[in-house]
Amino acid sequence: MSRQALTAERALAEAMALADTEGLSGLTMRKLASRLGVEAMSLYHHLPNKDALLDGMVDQVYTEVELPLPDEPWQPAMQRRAESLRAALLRHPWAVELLDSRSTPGPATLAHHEAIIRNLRDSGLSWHLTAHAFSLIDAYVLGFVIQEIQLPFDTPEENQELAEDIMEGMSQAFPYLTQFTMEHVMQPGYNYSNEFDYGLKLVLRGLAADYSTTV
Amino acid sequence: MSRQALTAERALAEAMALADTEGLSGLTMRKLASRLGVEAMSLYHHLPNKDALLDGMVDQVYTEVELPLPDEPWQPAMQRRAESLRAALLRHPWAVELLDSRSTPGPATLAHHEAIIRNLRDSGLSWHLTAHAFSLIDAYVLGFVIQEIQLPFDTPEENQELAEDIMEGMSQAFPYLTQFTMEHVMQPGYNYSNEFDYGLKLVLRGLAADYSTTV
DNA sequence: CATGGTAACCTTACGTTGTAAGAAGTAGCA
DNA sequence: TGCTACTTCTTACAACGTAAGGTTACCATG
Repeated sequence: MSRQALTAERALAEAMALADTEGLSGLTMRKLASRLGVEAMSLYHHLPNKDALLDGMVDQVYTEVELPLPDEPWQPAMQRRAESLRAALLRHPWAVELLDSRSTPGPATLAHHEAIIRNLRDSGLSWHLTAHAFSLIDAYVLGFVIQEIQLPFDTPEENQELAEDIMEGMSQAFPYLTQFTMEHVMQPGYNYSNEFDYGLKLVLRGLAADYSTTV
Repeated sequence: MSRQALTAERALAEAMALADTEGLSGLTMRKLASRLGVEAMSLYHHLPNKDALLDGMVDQVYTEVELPLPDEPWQPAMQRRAESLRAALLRHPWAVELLDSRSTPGPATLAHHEAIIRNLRDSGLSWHLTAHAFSLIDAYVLGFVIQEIQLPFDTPEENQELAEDIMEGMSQAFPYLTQFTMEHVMQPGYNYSNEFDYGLKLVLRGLAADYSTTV
């Protein structure tokens, strides 16, 4: 117990911090250990292997998602959940990468799913519509964040010229794509984030329409 | 030129075949080389590095996506595209994993985007609605496939008991989730794939509604 | 206080990965 | 035949996850 007891929790928290700053590929057992003032192999007394660490990280992300309040109507509840899930995934970009390789859900993940299904069911949605809503909203949020993350926001001056050179050649081969970029995406005031609201609202509106036919 | 000339194209094709059967983690330069009857380092005369190979693989996937036909109305065009994109991603499950780490689009990817935007614009959609449609449909398909892939279809008898044991404990902690699984997901005739149609139709219907207000 | 057990931690080592550097082979043309 | 330009192989290295076993620090018991 030199400076502070090494525990699975401390390892998990430090792993997330490391991945936040260095990316998933920067998260190695040696680096993580050194951050904790310890050797790599010491971690293995608190974790069975690295996969368990990654599973724990994914699960931890779900603790950051806002759950429905008691008796909250399903539409605002789903909207808050979608927005906070998106925010959590953007805070931890590595999470998206992990989400599609990892398949054993942890307790926080299960608790999250439980809360969502409960809200939908208690709001009077059928099992069918509950499944639709869950699948649809989740898919949309996840997919949107993936696109959002891989967007090249950062055009840090040096790449500016390069981008323009590429554009030069592109404008003949891909006129629509070029015009789309020029006339829409690069217009001042355009922010890809706004696309999220549009899609989410559309999805919720569609679900609400199906809901109202059953009430 | 022993048996057959080693080219970037042959390497790419073999890499995809290897990833299809062994998964992304099974794709190593040594294994790929040995399949081509060659040593690992020989690959580097045709590829700058492994990342270029992965980029090429992603781009190749877009080749398999059906593009809009000339003068095809946008709604069926988008539906076909979404369905064939999903099919392509399911054929190559590693593609999803690559999609969210890789960010430099290849020629096939660009051509695909060009064709989509062109169809939407020629159908009379505004730049705004084109952006909405592109973002929304793409996000949905991508997100859905991620969920679909990480589903545990394979409950191969041995895990059956384990699953039931887990269920035992879960039914108290997560009653809604348990009931959801039992009463809906595990019912005969339920197929998660059907969720895809529901969501896609809903999305297209919502977009069409916005479209019709502008015509 | 001594003793022994146990949990936490470290050291060393192995196999696998991507790939740098340079040697060796091979084909085409003079 | 010999020169040139590729293409391929050999060897090597650093970084990775982690197996095996050794060392230390603490605590309860005698």
